[in-house]
Amino acid sequence: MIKITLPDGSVKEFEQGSSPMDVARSISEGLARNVISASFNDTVVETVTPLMEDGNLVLYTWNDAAGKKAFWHSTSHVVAQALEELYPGIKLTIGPAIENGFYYDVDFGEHTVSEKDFPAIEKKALEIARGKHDYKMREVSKADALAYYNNQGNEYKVELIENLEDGEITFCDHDTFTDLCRGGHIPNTGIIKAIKILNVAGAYWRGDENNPQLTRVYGISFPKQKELTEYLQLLEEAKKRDHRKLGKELELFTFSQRVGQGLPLWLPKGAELRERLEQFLKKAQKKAGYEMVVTPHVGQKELYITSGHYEKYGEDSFQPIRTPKADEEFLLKPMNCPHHIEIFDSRPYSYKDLPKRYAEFGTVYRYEQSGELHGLTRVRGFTQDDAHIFCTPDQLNEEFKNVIDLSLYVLGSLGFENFTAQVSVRDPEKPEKYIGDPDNWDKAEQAIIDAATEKGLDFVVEKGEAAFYGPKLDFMVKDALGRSWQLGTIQVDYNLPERFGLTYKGSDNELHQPVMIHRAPFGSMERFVALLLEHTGGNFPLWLIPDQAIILPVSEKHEKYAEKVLKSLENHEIRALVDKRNETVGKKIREAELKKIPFMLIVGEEEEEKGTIAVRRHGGEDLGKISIEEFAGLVENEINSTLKSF
RNA sequence: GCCGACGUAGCUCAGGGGUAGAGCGUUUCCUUGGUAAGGAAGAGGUCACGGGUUCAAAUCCCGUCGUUGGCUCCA
Repeated sequence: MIKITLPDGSVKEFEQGSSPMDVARSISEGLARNVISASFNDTVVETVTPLMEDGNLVLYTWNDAAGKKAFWHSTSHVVAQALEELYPGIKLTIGPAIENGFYYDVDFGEHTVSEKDFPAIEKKALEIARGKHDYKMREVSKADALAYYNNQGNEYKVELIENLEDGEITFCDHDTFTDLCRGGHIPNTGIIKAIKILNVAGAYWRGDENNPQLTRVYGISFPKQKELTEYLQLLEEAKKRDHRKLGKELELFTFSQRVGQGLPLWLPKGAELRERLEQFLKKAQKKAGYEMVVTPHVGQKELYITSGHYEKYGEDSFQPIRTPKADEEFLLKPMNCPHHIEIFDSRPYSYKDLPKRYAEFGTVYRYEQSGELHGLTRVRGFTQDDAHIFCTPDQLNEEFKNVIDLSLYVLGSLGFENFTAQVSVRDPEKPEKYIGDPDNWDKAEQAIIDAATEKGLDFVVEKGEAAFYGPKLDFMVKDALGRSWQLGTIQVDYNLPERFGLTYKGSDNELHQPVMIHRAPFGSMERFVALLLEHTGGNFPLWLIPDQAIILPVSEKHEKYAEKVLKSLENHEIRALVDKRNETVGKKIREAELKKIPFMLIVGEEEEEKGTIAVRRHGGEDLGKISIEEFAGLVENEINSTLKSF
């Protein structure tokens, strides 16, 4: 007998060789029906794996993330089989489950697969699934495994197997299909009731652009057809929140082929919104002891050679600007830090003068790869809400924590609650990617982790994600399509002060090197507005939205009164406009709704007589007929309740 | 940069070897209206650009540019 401990702490005895499914059955038939995966002593096992020793068992159903993972991974086998049957001679590589679904990377050889082929693949895969084939794991010797795939001419699987130890290699069979696999399957293919191929994309073998490019087939599957339908509806809904679509509809920004790829043009309403965001941050920064500075858009090439940016990015970026003078070259600035460093270096400092905090909404230019450009989230010219703090090593912890506070204030005021924090440290195995002394790196990384921990931030540490000159703490937010984007960033830097020879005089009357913090709570204005658009679906907070109210005269007769209302709203600092078009009230309301204007103020005969306005809130709520003063009070209250003070 | 898809009126999109369609918007006129589309008429397109095939190309082929989903990259 073996002792099995379940997640609730209960311990039950089973015969040696019992499977997770047996355990499930002993608890209840219902559970047994729903169990699709399990882990034993923190290792994923099959539901039929015989358990040979005492241990902790967790059973997973579709409702668990681990259950979904097994489900999707299992589906990838079925889809792979379908692909093999439809396109003989293809070479399969890897097919893992991902956050939403799975993919399979395939070398299709001569075949090309596009959207038109999806229905056939789905049909085939579903046919296979309906066969209710069991997933069966078996151990294979390294020699046999290599022989199997050498025989198929599949160099990818051979490469994978070569990196595995003999004795730990397993194959998984179902129906006529066999795949190299370490396990974690649902009991049989029949549980998969709905399969959707979502898209195909190129992907380099092992993620290295020097390797051959494979075709990645993305898909998702569900135990019920209804769940697939719901998922597809969700995707449709997400598309409606896409900032590129909303940006066009709300007339916030545009792009022009003549101006150039990735160079956003801010339209009046977008510029107004952005300006308001900048004012919001400037106010908080002033309280936090920052000083504004202004620097030009270009700098001599030597400046970036000194900073190390030129060596790192020079050839892959906008090329130097030449002047009539021989050998004189300027770069469009890709970063504001060297300019701010020169501001710092323009006079000597005592330790008593520090920290110095220089802030600037600095526009920078980076030649991003064309395939990377995406709406406002990835562009070639953008404005950072940048600042650089120069402080003594003693002040670093406190300063860093203050920046975390500021960043959280910014995210909180704008309703971002579902962000994640990531500490990006260097990859010790790739020292060539970084500049500077390893001791300083250790200090900087520790400083960030300490500050984040002391602030109670929930963060993950990512190796190899640091900037080349220092580690950082990033705040990440997901877009409408589920992709993660970096918004705010805080970076500790010992390197640039060294490269530029920055000093201050300490209490010991000796010269010391200051530490720098680079930080941008929004990150870039472009990206921040993009994610704010997707986050709010265009329903910006009242304090931020360009048009807070629209006055809708019932007919031309009430235009004069509408103008009067507008004037008095302006006196209350409420941003409003009048819809004087020759249209019915119904139509004006419809369009104001589509433009997501928070308040619609209908004025007709009755309002004109009594000096009131009929207030309709975006979404349809009727706030009744009230005076302009009452309305102004209402607006003010709402703004004060969302806009916290710092 | 790489792989796939796409590019038709201001916008959203249909069509597809015989030189263009819808809805919305816009313009003019009628209508003067009460909480998500009042009515009528008109204007508007080198079908991204450049080549090729063809009697004939918006349609097929190639290239370029742009957009897009991924991959790689992201100071």
